[in-house]
Amino acid sequence: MTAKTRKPRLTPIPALEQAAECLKILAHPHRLRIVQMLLRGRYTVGELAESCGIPSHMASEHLRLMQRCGFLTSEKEGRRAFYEIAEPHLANIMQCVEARFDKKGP
Amino acid sequence: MTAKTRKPRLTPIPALEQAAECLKILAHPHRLRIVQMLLRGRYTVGELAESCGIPSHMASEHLRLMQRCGFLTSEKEGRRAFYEIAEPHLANIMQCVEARFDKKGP
DNA sequence: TTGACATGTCGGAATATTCCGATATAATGA
DNA sequence: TCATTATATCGGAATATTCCGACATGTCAA
Repeated sequence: MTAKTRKPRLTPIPALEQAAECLKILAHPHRLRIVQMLLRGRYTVGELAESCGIPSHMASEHLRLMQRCGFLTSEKEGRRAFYEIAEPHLANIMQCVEARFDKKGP
Repeated sequence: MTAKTRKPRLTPIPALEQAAECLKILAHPHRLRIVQMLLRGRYTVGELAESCGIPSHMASEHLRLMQRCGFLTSEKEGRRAFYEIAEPHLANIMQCVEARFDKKGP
């Protein structure tokens, strides 16, 4: 009897490769903070950078990365740029992360 | 008005660092497949390796990594080693991943 | 126009990850 | 005992990521 006998359905490896790429992008403390903030509202690069405690040109790089993969969108207003969540599933994943890592430890 | 005015609660950065480490470990197609299988049952290194299409010594490394961070446990039976899920939150995260990446595309 | 501000981009050094071959250990069966 | 099987570990090459300083661009206010 092989292991296959009892599996209900397994996600094909190519789909898991996509998933892994997205998780890798999410797997950074400052990017998690940025996503968490944007799930609560609309913020500028400078506000997000300050909340992370990093220079804003680095926040800009994180934002560019997350925009390239479809997580975020941005709008320019004067000399500022506001970012927003574009991928609704981020709310679910962030909820999982908060359930496990916010509040009490392991 | 600073950005802080409207935030309900933000996860502290150290907790997000832990979260990022765990997500980084999860962010690999073969490790996702392994977790997905182990959420459905108990498997040996060889079975998991075959399902991923990789040599078993590499599955063994993935399993060691996930065991070190508390995701999995193992039991020896004769010359085989069975692995199991140890971190219950993996079911939730895997559910998010499947909801987004299994079945239809983006 | 000038200067300060907000954001974005480039290049590279330091570091981490992935993958693989070689080898090790331990259990099993002939 | 000996060969085989299953798992684990080591070392290193190739590759990717992170972080930072320097600079570029566009906007605004004086």
